[in-house]
Amino acid sequence: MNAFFASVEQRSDPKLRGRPMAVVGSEKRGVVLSPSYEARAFGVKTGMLYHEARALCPEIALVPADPAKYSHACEGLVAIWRCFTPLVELFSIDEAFLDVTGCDALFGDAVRIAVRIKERIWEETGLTCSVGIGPNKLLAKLGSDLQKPDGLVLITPEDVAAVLEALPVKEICGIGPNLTRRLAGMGVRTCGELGRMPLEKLTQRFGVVGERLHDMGRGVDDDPVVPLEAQEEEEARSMGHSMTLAEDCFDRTAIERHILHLSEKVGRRLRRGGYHGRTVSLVLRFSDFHTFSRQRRLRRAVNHGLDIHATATAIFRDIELDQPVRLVGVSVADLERHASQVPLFDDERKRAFAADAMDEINDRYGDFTVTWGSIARREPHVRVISPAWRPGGDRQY
DNA sequence: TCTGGGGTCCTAGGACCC
DNA sequence: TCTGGGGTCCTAGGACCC
Repeated sequence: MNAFFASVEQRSDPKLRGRPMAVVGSEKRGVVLSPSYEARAFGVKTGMLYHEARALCPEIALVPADPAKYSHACEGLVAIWRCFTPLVELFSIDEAFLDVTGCDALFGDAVRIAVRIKERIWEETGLTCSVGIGPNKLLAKLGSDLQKPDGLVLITPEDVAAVLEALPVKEICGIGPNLTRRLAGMGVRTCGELGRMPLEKLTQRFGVVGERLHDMGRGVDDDPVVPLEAQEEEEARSMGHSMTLAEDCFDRTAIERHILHLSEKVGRRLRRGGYHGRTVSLVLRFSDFHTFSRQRRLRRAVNHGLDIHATATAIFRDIELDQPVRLVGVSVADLERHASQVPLFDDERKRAFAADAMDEINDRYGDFTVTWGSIARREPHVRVISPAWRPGGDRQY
């Protein structure tokens, strides 16, 4: 989708249409999440600070993100895509792969299908998108990035070599700034050059990533489209939450309260998905933006907020604070999915029942309706949408 | 005037064991 | 005159994606 969050806001508020605007995260310390195309014309980009955006475009309207709205819009899109093929893989909240192999008898060839999908999205949602058609996901994704907004790019097997020959390597999904720099150091700037680089040279320099690079340079990709149902069955590897504090904080007690809050959120999500996890990690980002993480592996897998909190806090108490903290994060990895067992001992059993009861209440009346005293009655937590959230599965918004 | 949040995968190095 | 080799597990950090 093109400028997804911004376009959804423009659609729902006519006053924003045709105007430079951007969807932003938290009020205080955020960045531009999604500038409208009118704002992009001024040079406003994702990740910019508010004052940078205003400097480029003084009349820009900054609109706070409305996560539920984007999640709902995504559901509508998925419904449209699934009218054309059951093989829809959701790549993020605004991006999907559709395998339309064998759908031509019903809907015409891939270009025809793309046109019809674009028309339906436009008619039903008023949103535009860019479609890339290719023999595999790598090339389809590349095609979709080549023409924005409202694009339609077809890359046939015969086109591949010509398209890739002069294409800078950084245009490929999976080659970021670091790989781009390291490849340039080897004299590789285009996909054509990358594709001609001997496999041994790439694996020697990049290890397993070298094999992927070799394929990327030649437009080779065997990764199948994983349909939504299968995606939602896939087990998560880790779950976590983090947040930038409204102000840098030196107060250990206050930071421990944030750790408890985050631990509760993570625990709730683990329980909802039926997960337990054995590794708890704490992430801190300091005033100077230096970020570090410490993790601790436990003897048994946990999913209770208090267990997560106890471990994260134990890690925290081993750390000396020599500067204020700006971000706190808690995550749990080494996940296992199994039914919760009723604990043998009375105190643990009571605690497990209490957690069940709290979950039930909070599912019904909203998160943190019932919670621990030390984090109750605090200012409401800012909800920041991340493109990684989905309308379903373990990353459900 | 400062720089979001959610993930996956990979590597390197150290502890520990036989 | 020197101090093996193979393996697992754990932790920290970085690259990449949206």
